[in-house]
Amino acid sequence: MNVHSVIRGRRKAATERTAPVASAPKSRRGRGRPRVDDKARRILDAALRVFAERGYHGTSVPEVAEAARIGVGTVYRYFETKDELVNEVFRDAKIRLRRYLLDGLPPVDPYKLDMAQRWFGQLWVRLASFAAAEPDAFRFLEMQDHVAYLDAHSRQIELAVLGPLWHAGKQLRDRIGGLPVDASIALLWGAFVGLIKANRLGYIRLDQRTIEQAGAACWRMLAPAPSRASDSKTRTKG
Amino acid sequence: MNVHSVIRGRRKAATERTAPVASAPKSRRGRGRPRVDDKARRILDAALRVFAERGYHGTSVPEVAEAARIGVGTVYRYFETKDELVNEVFRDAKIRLRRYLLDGLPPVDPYKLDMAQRWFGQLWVRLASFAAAEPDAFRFLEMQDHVAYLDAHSRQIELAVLGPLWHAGKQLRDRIGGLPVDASIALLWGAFVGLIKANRLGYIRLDQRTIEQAGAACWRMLAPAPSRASDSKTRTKG
Amino acid sequence: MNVHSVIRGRRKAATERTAPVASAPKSRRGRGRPRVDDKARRILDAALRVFAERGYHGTSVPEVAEAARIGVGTVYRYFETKDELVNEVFRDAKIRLRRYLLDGLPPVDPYKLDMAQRWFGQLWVRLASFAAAEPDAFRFLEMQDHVAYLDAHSRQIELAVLGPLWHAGKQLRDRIGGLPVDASIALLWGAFVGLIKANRLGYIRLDQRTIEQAGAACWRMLAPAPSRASDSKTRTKG
Amino acid sequence: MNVHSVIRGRRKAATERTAPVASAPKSRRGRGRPRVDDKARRILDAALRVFAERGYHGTSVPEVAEAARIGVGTVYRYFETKDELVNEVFRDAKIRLRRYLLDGLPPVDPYKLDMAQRWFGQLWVRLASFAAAEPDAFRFLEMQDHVAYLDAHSRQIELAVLGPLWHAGKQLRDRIGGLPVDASIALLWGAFVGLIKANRLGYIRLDQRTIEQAGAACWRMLAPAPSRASDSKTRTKG
DNA sequence: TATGAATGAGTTTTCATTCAT
DNA sequence: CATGAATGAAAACTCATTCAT
Repeated sequence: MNVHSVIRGRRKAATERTAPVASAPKSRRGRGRPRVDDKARRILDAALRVFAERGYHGTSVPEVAEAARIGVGTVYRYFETKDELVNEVFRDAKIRLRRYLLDGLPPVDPYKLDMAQRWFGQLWVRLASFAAAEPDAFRFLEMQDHVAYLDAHSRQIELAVLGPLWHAGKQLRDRIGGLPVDASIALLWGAFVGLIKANRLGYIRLDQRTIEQAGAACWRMLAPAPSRASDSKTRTKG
Repeated sequence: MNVHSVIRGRRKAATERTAPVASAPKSRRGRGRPRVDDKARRILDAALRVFAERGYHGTSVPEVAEAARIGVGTVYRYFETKDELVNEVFRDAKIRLRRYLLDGLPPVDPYKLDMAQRWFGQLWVRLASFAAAEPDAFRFLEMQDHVAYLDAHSRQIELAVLGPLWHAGKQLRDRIGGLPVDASIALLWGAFVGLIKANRLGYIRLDQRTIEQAGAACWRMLAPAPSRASDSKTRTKG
Repeated sequence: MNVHSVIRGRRKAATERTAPVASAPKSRRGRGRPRVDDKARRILDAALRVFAERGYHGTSVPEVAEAARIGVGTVYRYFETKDELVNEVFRDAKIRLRRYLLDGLPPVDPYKLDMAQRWFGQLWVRLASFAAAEPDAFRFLEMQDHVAYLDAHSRQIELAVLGPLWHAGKQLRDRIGGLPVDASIALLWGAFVGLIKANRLGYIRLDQRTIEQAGAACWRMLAPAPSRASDSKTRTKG
Repeated sequence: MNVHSVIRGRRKAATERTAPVASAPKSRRGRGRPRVDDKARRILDAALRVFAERGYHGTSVPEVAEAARIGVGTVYRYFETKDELVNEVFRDAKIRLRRYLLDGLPPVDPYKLDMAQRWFGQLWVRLASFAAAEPDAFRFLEMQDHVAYLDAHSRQIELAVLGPLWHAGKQLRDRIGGLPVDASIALLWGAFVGLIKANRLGYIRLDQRTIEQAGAACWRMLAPAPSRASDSKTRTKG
């Protein structure tokens, strides 16, 4: 269980975020030659940072440009409008979230309850990793709940994350009962967001241990039976 | 236990919003005669609605005025700046939240665990009531986490809500262990917010039963011991 | 030679300025009963004060109303528009200036040069009296040199002041030569204005003596011959 | 002695206004190549024109922009606020006035009275030149006597003009007596302003000769003794 | 008659977007 | 390509004027 490092309330320089982007597969290794999408990347990262800080409407395009250390006009060479920009930022971040959460995540085996718990633990750690590694992305995604300017494509991406989780949750739920899957996901995601927010606002100070405890608590939330129960036998129906 | 009605994604006329407003011009109070047409009230309500919908920066003052069915200039007769307006809206909403949550809430008696659970249940219902009765207020408060434009006074109000909860949580925690209080509150509040959001976004459909189930789940989150623990006696299933 | 008192840089409470107004001849002495035109008077005085201070465009009607200690609406009961108000203020002030300058001023007798000088001295004192007694009126008139919002009537009043002076000046000039009358008046009025302004701005401190000296200087300006010369013989041309 | 031409009531294209402007963006200076089209310059000139015409509060920023033949937004690229603009216009004009008056003006030699008179004559001509070449600047400066919106810097510039004149005046006064220096300057400046105003308002028609006559008259105002004194040696009486 | 709350046209200022360099 | 100066549409805010009380 490794959350990289303690999650910090303050953002960290968005360095080296060049790799995990979907739209930049072109692996250039030309010497010094700037890879084609370098600028777009810079803009996306900068925009994420400032949008996360001040919100979409609270941020001007010049501010984005400045954060990206490029000219204003350049922004418009890569993104038609501010609107398109925010949508790309959204999808970009969402896809990274997806990768953090789902890439290589083993399927749930609902028949082994302790495995299910372990599976959940893994999910939790991945979530924490994401929030720790990309605080701005997390914060940004958190605020953009289907706001008016998100287009169809962006909303669709949402499902690409939710879908697999929902499916896994479904299997678990069939096995251990509890809340409807959607509600569970809502509670879970909400709880995690609450944790991160509280950390950001200084209400709490997240360390490794607290994160684990919180994960355990959330597991209890999901499973109607005591998670630490001697075995998974005595559960009635749920 | 009454959640008024199923929580709807859409707003409903804000009921019983009689709270006195700081800058309300005249407030001559004929006995029993409800204040004829408090403009400041109208503006606060309208502003809450549109701010909740589109956010502070995403809303123009004319939009607020239109929502309140008054002229733009009138807004400025009651609130010096847009900034002051949003702060008053915030405080106004926060105070109403406080009323919903805390007014008449009995103190926790941590020595009777089942009472503690009942106490928590009550809190949960109150929260649900608020979210149901004032969806806009809930949504608005949710988005304003210490954003730049909240002034000192507004932030201070925040504590007036958190304080008592924190205190009660502290007692509980001393009794039943579990997470640090702040983390618990964060998880809890987050979970609830997640639920409401999911409902608003159409991911789930909140009914009375789901709300109760979710409350039970959250209680499990708080209590490290099996909620159905041998001792707390009479608890059946929850 | 009495200039009432040393001219002060700061305005003085516009008290008791009820008497010398053309349009308020109705001598009421009803006990306590407010005289009919009281309000209009109050407004004119207040408007003069604030206009003199901040200029026409720099002053709002509410500010005028507040200065007059009446409601905004009331202003409009007495003056159709802000524009009309400023014109009435102008005429009112100009008429008072005229009274100060011309009422009872003896005709010039150009054949006695020392009398002419005395005549001029009197004019100078009257001017100083006006500036001392009504600093706001003086300042206000000074700034309104045929600005766009002055209507025909107001400009016409101007001539009612200038005319007689011009006529007297003409006689003088015919006798003692010197500059064209218009230019003389321009220089003279300008010099006096400069004096008062410098006093208001704190560049100089006007006392009785300085005023007199300045008057003497101005007389020298008008008369090509040494003013104190034994007689008016030796002057060649100038 | 050249006053360029008869002073006209209407403005004329501001010539030789090359003064560098503080906030001018780029000022790349090709040798000899006159700066192509300094926007800040254009704005300052246009603003001077309209401010001189209608005053600061009577002029809207769009009017300035239109006079400068540029977009409104552009004004704000060069001047943070309307307030800053008017201050820069003021300083700019004042500095030009200073140049006209003082650049290359020989020091007074108070021991040769006729030279002093010649010195004064030169000053007078320079003043007239300025008023003729830059009627708007003259008019504008005339109206801005320490109005509220002038900042510290602007007021300080004022002294840069007054100082040298005061000093020269002091020397003269020590020699030939007369009014206190400040009062003399006030009268003199006022007289000149009066002349120009009268011309602008059409009361008089300024030609070369009248200007000279007026200058002579003003010299008489300064010098208590007859200006045509037999020579500058024997002047006693003073 | 006196008032001041209400208002929308108009003012100052910002900002997404374009385009000449 | 990259840039940032230029711009006008739109936002925040003001104020002359009206009108119900």
